[in-house]
Amino acid sequence: MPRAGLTPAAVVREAAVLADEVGYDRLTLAALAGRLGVALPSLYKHVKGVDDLHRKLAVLATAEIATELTAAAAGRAGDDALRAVATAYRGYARRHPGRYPAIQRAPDPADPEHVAAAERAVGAIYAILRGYDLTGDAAVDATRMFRAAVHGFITLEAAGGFGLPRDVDRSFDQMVAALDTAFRGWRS
Amino acid sequence: MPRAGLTPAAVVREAAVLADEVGYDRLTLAALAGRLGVALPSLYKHVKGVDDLHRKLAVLATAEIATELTAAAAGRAGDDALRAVATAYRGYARRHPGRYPAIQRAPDPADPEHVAAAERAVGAIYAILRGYDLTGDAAVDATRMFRAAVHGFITLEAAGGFGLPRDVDRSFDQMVAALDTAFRGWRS
DNA sequence: CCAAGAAGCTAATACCATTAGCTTCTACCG
DNA sequence: CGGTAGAAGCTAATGGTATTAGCTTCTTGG
Repeated sequence: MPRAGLTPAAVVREAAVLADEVGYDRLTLAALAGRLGVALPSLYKHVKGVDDLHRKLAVLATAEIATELTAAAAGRAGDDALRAVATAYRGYARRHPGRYPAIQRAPDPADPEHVAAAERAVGAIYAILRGYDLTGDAAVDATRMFRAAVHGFITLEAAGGFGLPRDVDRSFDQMVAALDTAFRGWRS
Repeated sequence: MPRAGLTPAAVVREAAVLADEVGYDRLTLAALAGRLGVALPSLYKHVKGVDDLHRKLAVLATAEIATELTAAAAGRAGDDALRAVATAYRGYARRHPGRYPAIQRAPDPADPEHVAAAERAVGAIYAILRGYDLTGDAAVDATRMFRAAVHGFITLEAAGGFGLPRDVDRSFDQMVAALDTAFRGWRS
C-alpha cells in the first residue's frame, strides 16, 4: 500500500481548493480526507484539527491576497492605485469565495508568518493613503474605512444582500469613487 | 408531566438570547433544547430544523434593527441623521453579537415578513440620502456604500481585525464623517 | 365528555471531529 | 548492506450534533 505522501502544506493547499468549490463553512475534514484519498484520522498527522486547518488556511489566503494587493498597487498612485487595489481585493474574493472568509481570522500574535502576511496586506492599503497626504492616526482611520467598505461590500454581495436590480459592478465603482472623494476631503 | 408551553415565537426568542450569549455559530439545537427544558427532538414541533431556526432568527433580528434604525433617524436630517443611524447600527451589533450575523441571510422573496423587515431597514438608510439630494441610482449606490462601510466595520471589529492601538470608536466617528463628505460630494 | 390534534417523549440513524493504539513504510546511520 | 527509529498511514472507539419515526399524553373544541 503506497503512501499518499502528504505534507501540511499539501493538505492546506487542497483545503483551499475544496473550500473554493464547496464553501468555507462546508470545508470538512471528512471531505478533505476523501479528496486526498486518505482516511480521516490520517489528516491529524499534518494538522492538529479543524481549528488548526482554519488557521493555516487563513495564513495561506492572507499571504495570497497580500501579494495581489501589493502587485495591484505597484506603479500606481492616487485614485488610480485606489481603484486598482479595491478591484484586486474584490477580484480575489470572487475568484476564491472559500478562501476569502478564512482571512477574517485575526492573526495569532505568536505566529510571525501570519502577522507578516496581514501586515503586508494592510500595508498595501496604507501605502495608497500617502498619495492623499494622510499619515499617522488619519492614515490608520482611512485604512480602516477602506477595509470596512470593501470587505463589507464583498460580504453583502456574496450573501445576496443587494436585492435591487441596480448593477452591482457600477455600485462598486461608485463606492470607490466616493472613497476617493472622502480621502481627498479628509478632516481630522 | 406538565408541558413546556412552547411556541415557535418563544423558541426563536430564546434562540436569540442564547445566540447573544454564546455566539451565532454556537447556537445549537441541543443547547437551545436544554435551555428550554425540553428534549432536542421536541423543538421540531416548532421549527423545521436548524436552517429554519436561522431563517426565523434572521426575521426577528432584521425587524429589531429596522425598528432601531428608524427610531434613530426620526426627527433628524443630514449628517445628524447619518451619525445617529450609523451609531444605532453599530450599537445593535454590539448589544446583540449573536443576533447580528443572522441578519446577513438574504430574505426569501416568498417570505413577506422577512422582505418587509429588510425593506424597512434599508429604507431607513435610503431616507437619509434624500438630505444629500441623492435619488434614483445614486441613492441606491450610496445606500450600498453606507451598508458596506458600517457592516464591514462591525464585522472587522468583532473579528478583532483592527490590531493597532488607535481607538476604534474614534475611527468609526471618522468613517461616518468621511461618509458625510462622500455623500456631499457625490458624483454620478 | 370524548375525540382529534398538538406537544412532548424515546429510540434509531447518520455525520463529523477527536483520541488511542496499532502497523508499515522509509530513510538514515553504523 | 542491514537494522532501527520515526513518520505516515490505518482501524476502532467515543462523544457531539441533526434528523426522522413512531409512540404517549395533554388539551381543547364540539
